[in-house]
Amino acid sequence: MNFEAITIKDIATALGLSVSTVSKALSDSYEISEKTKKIVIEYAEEHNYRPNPIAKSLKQGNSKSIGIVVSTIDNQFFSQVINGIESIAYSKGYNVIITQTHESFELEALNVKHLTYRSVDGILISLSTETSDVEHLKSLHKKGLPIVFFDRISEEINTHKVIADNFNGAFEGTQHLLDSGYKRIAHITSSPDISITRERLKGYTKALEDRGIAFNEDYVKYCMHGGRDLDEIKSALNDLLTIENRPDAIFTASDRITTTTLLLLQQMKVKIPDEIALLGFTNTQLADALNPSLSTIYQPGFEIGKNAIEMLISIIESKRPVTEFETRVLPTQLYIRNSSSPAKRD
Amino acid sequence: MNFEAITIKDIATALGLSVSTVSKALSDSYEISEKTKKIVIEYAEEHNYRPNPIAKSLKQGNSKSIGIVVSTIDNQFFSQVINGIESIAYSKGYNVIITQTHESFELEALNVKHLTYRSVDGILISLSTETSDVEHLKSLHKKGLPIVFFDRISEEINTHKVIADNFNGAFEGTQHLLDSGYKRIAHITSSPDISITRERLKGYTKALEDRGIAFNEDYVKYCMHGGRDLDEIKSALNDLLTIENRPDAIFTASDRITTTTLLLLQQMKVKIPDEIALLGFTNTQLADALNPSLSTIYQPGFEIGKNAIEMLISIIESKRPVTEFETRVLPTQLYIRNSSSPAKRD
DNA sequence: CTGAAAGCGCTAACAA
DNA sequence: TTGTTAGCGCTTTCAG
Repeated sequence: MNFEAITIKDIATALGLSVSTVSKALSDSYEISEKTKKIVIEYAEEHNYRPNPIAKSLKQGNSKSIGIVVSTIDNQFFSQVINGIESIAYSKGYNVIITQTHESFELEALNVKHLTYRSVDGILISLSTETSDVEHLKSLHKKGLPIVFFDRISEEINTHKVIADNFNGAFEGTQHLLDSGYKRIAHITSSPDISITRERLKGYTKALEDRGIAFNEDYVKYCMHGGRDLDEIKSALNDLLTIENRPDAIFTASDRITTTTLLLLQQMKVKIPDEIALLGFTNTQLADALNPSLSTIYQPGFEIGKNAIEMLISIIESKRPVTEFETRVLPTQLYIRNSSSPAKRD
Repeated sequence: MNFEAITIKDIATALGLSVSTVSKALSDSYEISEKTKKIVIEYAEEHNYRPNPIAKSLKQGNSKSIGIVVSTIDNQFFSQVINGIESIAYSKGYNVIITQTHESFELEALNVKHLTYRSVDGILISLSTETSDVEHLKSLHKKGLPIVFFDRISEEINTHKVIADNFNGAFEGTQHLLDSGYKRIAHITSSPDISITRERLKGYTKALEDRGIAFNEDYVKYCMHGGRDLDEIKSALNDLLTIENRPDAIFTASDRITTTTLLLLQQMKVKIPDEIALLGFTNTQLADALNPSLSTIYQPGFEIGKNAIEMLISIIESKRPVTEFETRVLPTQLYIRNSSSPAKRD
């Protein structure tokens, strides 16, 4: 966008100064007299001078931009995370390039590659459901690219990480179902390859264990595409509904799986919560308006985003190599609504 | 991200060639022998050479990035639009910077300014609810910055535009309500300053007119903040519900207003559609799962995004100044569900 | 306090 | 067919 842009050179010639003087004056250098500074700055403002960030980047070797990799922005949780990221990034002079993996490993690798082509100063990433191998990130990380993981993290790379308290969220959710009298609690979740699946499964298992309920493998269904595929949720549900000792409650582990399960159960005319209760992770704002209103485990998306970008910027702007890393765990919130409370129905 | 990056210069010295030879070889110039090309390209691949896009941008005066301005990405319609934009942009080598106005004029102006600082090659914008003055865009447009409007457009700037068929969507929606036997149809909409409000209002009015129903000003409520403010929708609803000749149906004009209206009516224990029917513009995927399932007017968000970016790129890459502009109007889709069909309830 | 000049990585006009 | 060189806009030594 260099349409009619005025440059330092223009100012210099107009004022009969050298480019370096103008450059220094503009950056308020001690080497320049107040008088000259004033002249330069006034002229610059009058002529609407804007420094060219590309030239600056080239010189300084950074781009003041960071890359975000998520599965889809078309998801309340991630758009909240992105809002959190942007709220900090812009105020610190960074801009943000958002890319989507659509849960594909291939797309994830491609996006990361593109981001490095784009010379981003760092990457914020939540892994795709398909990703089990993180070699594409490891090599970049080794070369010095700052990376911060959030949501779906990798243990194989030692860097800052931010997650919701998935274990506890799942634990409390399952506990609530047990407290409400449900005994045969099924679990529909994503690929076991990603961190959140494992953490949430642990919380679920622990809650059962605490009540002396045996873990039943048939009650756990994995959707390898994170619920993008309607069919995988459908078949999981079919399995669960036709199984011997059919479950009386379902605990779902991700935004899309939760809402899709509700939709499918409705289509199947299965009464919630009478025939089967439902509770799941989701950040939808419509939980109250659903039929029935949906019991949810809410993740602090905005806060996760804020934390992640702060940590990333701290790495980027650190003078010396960062070697001490931290994993921040933010609490989830349990909202009990009608889909899991037989007593509360109206 | 210039960590250990290899440059053209490195290749040149390693191979005993000049930088220009390498540069030309890499871009497959006719001036370079096949033999040299092969050597250069092989070396480049072996050493994982990546051109520095910043240097290229500086030289070529473009940034291969475009800016998007929307109210919030945390909105199904806009995230679908963005998906459409990205689907084309990336394949054409552009990357995308997303900014949000949160319906504030000030933020919109600021974002646009930031985008120009960032040297974007063009801007895709849907105006904020607060925006009636488009001087901030006009001046940039005059200077030659390619701009394409979508969704909420401005008549004051002559450029490409993409919108849903708001008039017809509203017309069909209102007609459907009339066909279903509703006679006193209220309309809750955004600020009258934005294009979509006017277009949808016209469709609503026309449908009434066609049936010989007088337009009742008291039935139309404007939410100046596009429904971001819960209170403005609340007070609109209170007015409508306490009015003489209380409406028997509400037609809502935007995503947020539609879903919030449903939530509020539920809270107020107003039976939908028995006491009041509801139909509105929204792209939520959960319409079927709501209580009651929600009749909606759906905009082709993905297609709107695709069209907008294609038009923008055509301006950016046009050799000569573009003077002929086009406004594309894409059809909406009406989904009739229970919130507007007394007969269909179950 | 101010200016000349080099250079960030790349492209392209021109020379050889 | 290959090389030399200038320059994109800016920062930053180093001289003056």
